[in-house]
Amino acid sequence: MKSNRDNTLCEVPIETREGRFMAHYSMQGLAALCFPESATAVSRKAQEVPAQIEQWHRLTSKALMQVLDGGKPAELPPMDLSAGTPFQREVWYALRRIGPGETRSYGEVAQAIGRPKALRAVGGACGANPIPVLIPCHRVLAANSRIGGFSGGLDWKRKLLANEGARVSG
DNA sequence: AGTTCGGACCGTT
DNA sequence: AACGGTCCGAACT
Repeated sequence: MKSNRDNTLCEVPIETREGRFMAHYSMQGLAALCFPESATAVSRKAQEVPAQIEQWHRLTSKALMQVLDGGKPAELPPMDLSAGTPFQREVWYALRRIGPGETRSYGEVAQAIGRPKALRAVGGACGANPIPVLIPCHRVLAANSRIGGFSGGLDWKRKLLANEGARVSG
């Protein structure tokens, strides 16, 4: 995958009804959000969390729950997307304008950022999205309104879309 | 209706 | 130079 320089300051778990997510923070904000992994279900001891990050984490947790409930987050934490390329950041920013229950195709996203022919690269950028769910890459489907792919596993993509009442062909 | 195939296109490694 | 979370049309079943 991406072996980017890990600028993570600390990792803080989020317990949800869908399992335990893990949020990674840097000095700049939320840098990554990881789906629950059954393998790494070891409980780690509470670590010292800077007050600033604790505040961000409250926003992250709340926003995550809201999206899992099919709603729109009231407020998002600051995000550190410095690991991405300019192109990827453009795509990620465009994804944030897709509301719950809405979907776009990879081609439509490509068009939205002014590169109608870069639809394939958009798929790559979605796969490199470090903050799934909050940056809703799951709302991007294939052109025929079919499911398309998902780095976190298609089960998650289907579940997230179903929670939002989005329609997927198939 | 559904499926496979081939080429075209673009960013990343 | 090769690989993807693609797309489209054509040619099938």
